[in-house]
Parts: sequence; C-alpha cells; structure tokens
Amino acid sequence: MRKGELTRAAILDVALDLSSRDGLEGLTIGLLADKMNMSKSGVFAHFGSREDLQMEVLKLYHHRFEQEVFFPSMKEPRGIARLQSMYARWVKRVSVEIASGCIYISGAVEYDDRPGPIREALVAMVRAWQGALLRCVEQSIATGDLKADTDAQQLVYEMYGLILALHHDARFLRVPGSIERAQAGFVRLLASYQNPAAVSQA
Amino acid sequence: MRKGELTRAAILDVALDLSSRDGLEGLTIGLLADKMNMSKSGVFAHFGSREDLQMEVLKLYHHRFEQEVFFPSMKEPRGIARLQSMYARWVKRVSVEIASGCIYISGAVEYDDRPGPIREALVAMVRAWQGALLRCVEQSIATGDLKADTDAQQLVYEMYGLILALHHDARFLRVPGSIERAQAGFVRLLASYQNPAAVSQA
DNA sequence: TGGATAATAGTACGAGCGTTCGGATTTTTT
DNA sequence: AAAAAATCCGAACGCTCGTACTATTATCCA
Repeated sequence: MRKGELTRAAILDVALDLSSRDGLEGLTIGLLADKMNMSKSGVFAHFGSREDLQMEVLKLYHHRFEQEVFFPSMKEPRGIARLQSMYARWVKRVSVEIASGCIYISGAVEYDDRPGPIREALVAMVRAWQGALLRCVEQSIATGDLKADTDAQQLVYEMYGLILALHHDARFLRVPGSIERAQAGFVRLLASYQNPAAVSQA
Repeated sequence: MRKGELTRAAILDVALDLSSRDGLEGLTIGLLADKMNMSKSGVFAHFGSREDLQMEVLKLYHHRFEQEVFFPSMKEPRGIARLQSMYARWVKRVSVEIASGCIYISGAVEYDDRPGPIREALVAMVRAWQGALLRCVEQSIATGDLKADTDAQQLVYEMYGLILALHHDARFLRVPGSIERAQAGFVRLLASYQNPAAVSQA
C-alpha cells in the first residue's frame, strides 16, 4: 500500500520528464520502464491504461505550474504588480522549459485535432490559466493601473503570443536573447495599455 | 516516366494534407496509401524512405508558402506597405490553416528536440522567413516609415508571437475572433514603432 | 506492334507499441 | 510467524509501423 504509492510517484516524475521532451503523445511505457529500471508490465500496473498515465502526468504538470506561477503571484496585491509577477514567473518557468519543453505548448499542437479526455483536460487547464490572466488584467483596470478602455482579452492574447514566441525562438530555433525579447515585449505591451496617470504616479 | 511523376505529385498533395492535420511525424505510409487507393509498397516506391517523403512534403509546403505569402508581397513597394502585405497574407494563410494545421508551427514543436535533416531543413525555412521579415522591417526603417531607433528583431519577434497566438487560440482552443485579435495586435504594434512624422503624413 | 522499362501490388519480416495474464516475490497486516 | 495482500516480472498477444523483395501489370519508345 505505501510502497506502491511511492514508486507510482517516482514513475510519474520520470514520465513528466519524458513527456516534456517528447510530448504527451510521445510518451512510451517501454522507454519509461527502461528509465525506471522496471519491466513494462510493472510500470503499467500502476495505471489502468496509457491514457490514464498521460492524464496523471498532465495533472502533475498542471499542479506544478500552479505552484510555481499562479499561487505565488496571488500573494501580490491586485493590479499591475500581480500581473507583472504572473508574467515574470511565467517567463521564468518557460525559460527553464527551453531545455525540457512545455507541455501546455507542445500539447496545444499535439491535441489540436485529437479528440478525447486528454484534449478536454488540457483545454480546460489552458483556459483556466488564460482566465486567471484575464481576471488579473480586469482588476488592473479596476484599480486604475491600466487604461479604462483596455481590451483585456486582447492584452491576454498578446501576452500569450510573447510566451509562445519565446518557446518557439528559444527551444526550436535556439536563438539567444529570446528571454530578453519576451521581457521587452511585455514592457512595451504595458506601456501601451498603462494609465498615464498611474505611470507618472510610479 | 510521365505517369509516375503525375501520381507522385498526387501522393505528395495528399501527404501534405495529412501532414498538416497530424504533423509530419504523424504522417503514415499506410494511411497515405489508403487515401490514394494504392498499396503501401506502391506509394513507398516513389520515395526512397519515409524521411525522404517527409522532406518532399516539407519542400512542397515551403513552396506554397512562398507562392501565397512571400512572392506576392514583394510586388508591394518597399517599406511599411510591403510589411503590412506580408503580415496580412500570413494571417490569411494561417486563418485557412486553422482547419488544417500549419506545418511550420506544428513542426516547430515536433522537431524542437529531434535532430536530423528534417529539423535542419525546417529550421532553415523558418529562419529564411524571419529573415525576410527582418529585411522588410529594416527597409521600413530606412524609408522612414518606422522610427529610426526601432529594434527590428524585436518587432519580428512580436509579429511571430501574434501569429503563434492566432494558431494557438483558434486551432487549439477554438476561440472565435482570434483573427481579429491578430490583426488588432499588429495595428497596435505598428503604432508603437511607426514614425510619428510618417503617420501624420498618411 | 513488340520489347524494354517503369509502375504498382502482394507478401513477409522485424521491431515497437499497449495490453493481458499467471506466477513469483515482497510488503503489510493479523 | 503465518496469512493476506500488494507489487512486480516475464512471456505472449494482436496490432501497426517502415522497409525489402518478388512478381505482375501498365506504360512508353523504337
């Protein structure tokens, strides 16, 4: 009972690593077993199916993302400070994932046309994150940090674009300095939407 | 001799369709043969290997991208007009690919950690496109359409981000209105970098 | 029109995939 | 310490994949 949960957690940890590299759809029980020095059936026994395994990996990734990016930022005061914290932590996380790969981003490509529970879960998670960003932007408008006529959805859209470009240029093209571009883009983005009154205040 | 080339072209056409949907790495000779009402070996005989087939599909995609986006824009006069044409045609193309998938974008995820000739070719193509955008931006600076202190690389980075966000939100999340967001983002982007003198001129 | 040549089909192989099942082994509980 | 239960392994299954080889059919050129 206890040992099982332990190795199960260890398997999921390695599985998350492999999935980051090769994608959730590239995750293979055979390779996972090798990395764990276990038999295929031994690994398999901890999950009812490969799909269940993928789902657990996805949930684990989601959990870590929340822990590293979302929750710490919620401690910041509402408004632009929290928004900046969210973005900064997001960039930091993706920067680390330049070496390993980001499941939200690779998953978006893998499951854009592959129906099923994995896609549904993934969509829900990304939507939740975009929703969190949206609420934060709306609060920033309410506090007066951002202009009153700010299109919140548009701002979130462009923030997401900066992150996607970071992942693309840094991980795929391996262009140096992409992190700085992601940061500079956000600064320019805020400059467009920021309330002039609040700027001069700060 | 002649009929072979004909069916070969037909195979590549269908292969491009399948690759757009499932990715180059998801392209399968068996499925391709089914769609062509041919045998696996019949299809296979036209290409020395699956990798050669993938390479040909990639070249075909590149060719179509050039025909639809790059070449027509080069007829526009240098400067911001050409840049706008490039972006507009790019958005238009990706808009169509919302249903089918974009190989440049899906390929960036599939081959970000998979070495080999396919990756090399893909990187070269994307770099070439970004290079074309970069030159166009630099010309726009030279003509005075954009501010003299414009960071050309940064502008290209952000343009690419807008397109990636379009593909992400429209194809994966299936959010309506993403095309308009991509266009609005570009307008705002130009407003940031555009030469005030040129703006009042226009 | 015939003979060379190209184009396609058919079959088979070996590898890897997820999955099943029975038994051995270890861990936990009584 | 004995019984019960959880854990893991090994082998095998059916499937799909890319590829190789042979044979048959269709096409092209003299």
